[in-house]
Amino acid sequence: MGRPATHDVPRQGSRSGPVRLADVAQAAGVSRPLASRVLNGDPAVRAAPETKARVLEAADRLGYVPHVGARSLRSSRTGLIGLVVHDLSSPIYLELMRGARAEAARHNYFLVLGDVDELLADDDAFTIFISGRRVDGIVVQGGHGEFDLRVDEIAHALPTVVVNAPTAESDTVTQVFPDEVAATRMLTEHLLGLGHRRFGLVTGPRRSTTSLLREKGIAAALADASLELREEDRVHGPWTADAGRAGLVELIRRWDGDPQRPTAVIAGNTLIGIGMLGAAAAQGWSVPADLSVAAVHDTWVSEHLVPALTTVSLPLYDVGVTAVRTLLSGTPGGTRIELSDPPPALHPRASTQRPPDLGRARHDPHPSGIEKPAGGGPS
Amino acid sequence: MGRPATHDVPRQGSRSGPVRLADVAQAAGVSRPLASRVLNGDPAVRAAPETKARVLEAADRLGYVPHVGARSLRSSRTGLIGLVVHDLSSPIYLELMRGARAEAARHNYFLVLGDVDELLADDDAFTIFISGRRVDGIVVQGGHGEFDLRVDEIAHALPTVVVNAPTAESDTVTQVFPDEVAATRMLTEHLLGLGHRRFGLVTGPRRSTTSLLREKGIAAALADASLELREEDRVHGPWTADAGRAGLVELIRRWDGDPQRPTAVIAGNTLIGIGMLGAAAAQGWSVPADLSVAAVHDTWVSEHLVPALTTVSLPLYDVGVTAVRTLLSGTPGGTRIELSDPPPALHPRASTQRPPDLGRARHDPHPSGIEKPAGGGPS
DNA sequence: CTGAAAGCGCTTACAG
DNA sequence: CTGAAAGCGCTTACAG
Repeated sequence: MGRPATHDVPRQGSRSGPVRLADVAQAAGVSRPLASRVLNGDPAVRAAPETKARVLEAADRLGYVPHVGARSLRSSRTGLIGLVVHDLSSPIYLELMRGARAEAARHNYFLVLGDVDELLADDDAFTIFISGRRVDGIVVQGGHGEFDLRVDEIAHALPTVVVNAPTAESDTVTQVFPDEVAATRMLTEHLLGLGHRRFGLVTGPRRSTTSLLREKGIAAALADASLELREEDRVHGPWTADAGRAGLVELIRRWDGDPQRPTAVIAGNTLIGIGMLGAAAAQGWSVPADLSVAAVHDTWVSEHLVPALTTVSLPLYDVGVTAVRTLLSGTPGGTRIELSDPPPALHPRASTQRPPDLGRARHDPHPSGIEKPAGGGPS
Repeated sequence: MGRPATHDVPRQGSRSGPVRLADVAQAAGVSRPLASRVLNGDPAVRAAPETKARVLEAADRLGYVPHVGARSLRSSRTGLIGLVVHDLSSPIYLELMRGARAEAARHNYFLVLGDVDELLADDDAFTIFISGRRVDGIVVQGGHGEFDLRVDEIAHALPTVVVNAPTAESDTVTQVFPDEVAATRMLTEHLLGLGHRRFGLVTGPRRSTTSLLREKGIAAALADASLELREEDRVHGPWTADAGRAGLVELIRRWDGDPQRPTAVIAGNTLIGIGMLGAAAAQGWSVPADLSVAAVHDTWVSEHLVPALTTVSLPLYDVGVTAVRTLLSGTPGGTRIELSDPPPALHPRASTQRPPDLGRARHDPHPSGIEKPAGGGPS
């Protein structure tokens, strides 16, 4: 407002268009290289303080902003980091993205978004993204089987960090991931502490590294109590709410008439957990009275669900931060960083409580799949 | 794998480092400009088809990828669009982001992420983002009061499109937003059709344009039925689940003992709706038996809530698509595009049904804030 | 330490 | 239509 409706920046002398370094140098009465060095804070500069001040003042007054393209052409530094994501709708990955973005900003870097599926489908996009010297490095969300296979290829062209899902060892790829084992161990110990002795699990694909680590944490906690997770109490599938719903329905079917049926079910992630809460309600099971439910990952929605969902949070924001920091610090490839600080944090909520007394009353949920209305409720 | 562990690309002749246009031209036996023109599909090129093919083949074989910095220096086109977002955790904005990203990709553009709060807090970041010729244009999520004030400033420097929240008319800014009025009208008509006659509303800030438009849609539908939304049945606040929770608690307090109390409450967005479902449960109100709840925006979580949440979806993905398309088409500033196609879509789910018969039974919810367990449920 | 010169890789007026 | 030349704006060896 109050400024002329033009895309040009206020200018000096007769030349129109954006202010260049040369304009600043001229205005400050110094050479172009010196202006560049002062502006970039080169510690080797010995110019008088007032000269430096004059350069800074001129740049400020003229509204000088370096042309990032020219800079990157000369110095082959773009100030951009590529972030390759799977699924922009998942609240889980978003935390990671937020952390990466914030840390990038701290270093005056910006993030360029890439989508796994699209990069896989469009070879040109893939190439331009990776090799167009468009970005100085890449952060990839691991755990996408097909894309993981190409990460090594990317890492040969650019510094690359895979976050969140450990993959095969590699000489070129750096990996940053949270302590998955500690997380599910913590969740399982919470349930053990409440008195549960038999557990169900609905989680991601059987071959997923993340699934394996999470099952490992559960197994470790159970082993300490001389218990184990039976094969028939596990369901593997996609990391989605729909899969969570289907998974619990399947488990309930398997448990039919079993007086020793599990009293607590762990969800491999929050989406699965949300689906399980829906399935429980649809099947006429009350959570937590009939069944405790707990999930990996704490998201904004966890505490607002009915019942509020017990979760364990992994430091995803910090994983994002660490990934970018590692990338920019020039850490050599092949490093594997398991983030143990901050540790996973338990968020006990209404969806978990002590187990029901299955011995006393026979277990027989409503046969109908519809939850009965609460009898008119507050009327 | 199988490739040498080096950041260099396979090369031609003695020169190391990435393949340049000159390398391609040489390999194809043409001049640099001609190679450039062929590669960029310049229709004016009259070279023999086999010459063109030789250039393309050479580029492909050598793995040529243009240096985007050099290109942008010369042609002042960066191939990047800035996307300025408020809140990376909101599932609502994500749809918009997904659409913008997909459309950008279709034009071989990538998205650079900016964060409203950070750009406001860090003047340098703001300047570099806006004026570093880092991006060719900017898409801004409107509705952030403080940032909206600076949009005009941005639009003077770069083509700018504001999405999702109409702001003041402007000569420079282009706006793209969905038909908010039609959406809440549709939602309200759904509730009217079920038999509801008095309504509550928990929505965003009173001065928010989006709030105003959504209230306008409700008012329009009610006016058709010779009804109106009373002032005392509205609560304004942030667009968050916490605010939804607090809002419904407040409404329930106001309705205490009112035999004519509203039987349906509209949530200004899904986050608010989620908070309301939680509040209803905590207050011992059954949704939909005691109260119907419906919300604006359909997200992945809507159908998985308990009860599943009735919503109206706005074409946010398409808003993102249109924003980018408008930006790249060079549409002059000042254009306002209200997206009426696709129209809002109603998703009727379990959270809405016919109103309870308030006349018959006196309304008196459980005094305790705790929902009673379902009496042992399936035991 | 500083300045004059070179050059990053590309595209686009400009001649031919 | 095509090629030789220029030049986008910056930073960095290289002399001094």
